[in-house]
Amino acid sequence: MKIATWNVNSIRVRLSHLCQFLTDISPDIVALQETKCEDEKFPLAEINALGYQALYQGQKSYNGVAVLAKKDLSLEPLTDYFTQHEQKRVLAVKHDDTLIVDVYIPNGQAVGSEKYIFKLAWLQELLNLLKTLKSKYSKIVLLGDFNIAPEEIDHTSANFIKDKIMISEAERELFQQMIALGFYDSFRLFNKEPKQYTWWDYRIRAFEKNLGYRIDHILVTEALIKDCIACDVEKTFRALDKPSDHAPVVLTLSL
DNA sequence: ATGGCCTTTATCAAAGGA
Repeated sequence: MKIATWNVNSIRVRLSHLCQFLTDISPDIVALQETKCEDEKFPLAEINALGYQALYQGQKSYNGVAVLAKKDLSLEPLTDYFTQHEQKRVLAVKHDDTLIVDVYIPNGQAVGSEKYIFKLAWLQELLNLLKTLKSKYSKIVLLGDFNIAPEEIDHTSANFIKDKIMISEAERELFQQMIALGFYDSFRLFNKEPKQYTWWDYRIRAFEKNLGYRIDHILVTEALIKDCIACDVEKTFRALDKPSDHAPVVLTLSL
């Protein structure tokens, strides 16, 4: 069984790449972020045609999350904060006895900015949600665009962003609080090497030079660790013509 | 050392992303 996450940076612009991903990789479950698409404009027919069902929470222009799967999915309720928030950034769905939590954590713009304060507050709300879900489910996959590079080996040394969002102490501390709830970074179960990135800026020819950040993650609870076989960044999808700036991450399980 | 691209829309300029 394969579970994937991918920030597609507009599902309608990236639809051909997404279809190629579903065909070539054949994942069982895919969590998408930045669909940038209202629900009534979601390209459901094309996705259904490839044998996938979909649940999605979108809005115009910004944000938007979706989960695709070959098998049945059902919605898991969120806390009021996320249910009522105008920014559609989280979606929790049940898949058999496993809970899939798809997150698009805010970017934060610059350390100390209003958006950065929002990012930290949003993360605190996510922790509250995860505590609730953790008490209800033993098998949880928490995946998506976290906009946090957890360790020093997870970002390029040629840092061109002055304010250092994604690597600030407060963001990393909140990431570690998620880990402390009982989540494991599945990629690091298999690969301890530096320069293993999932996002490369469109500018500066960052992909060609491998100047990136590892900010897209698939975290699993302890009950799933024994089933994990591999976790890989599918860089070929970042190398396509007109790519998303993120590459998909794929976790393979012996299920 | 700087800035550089891509997507969206109340478009043809500006905002947001990371």
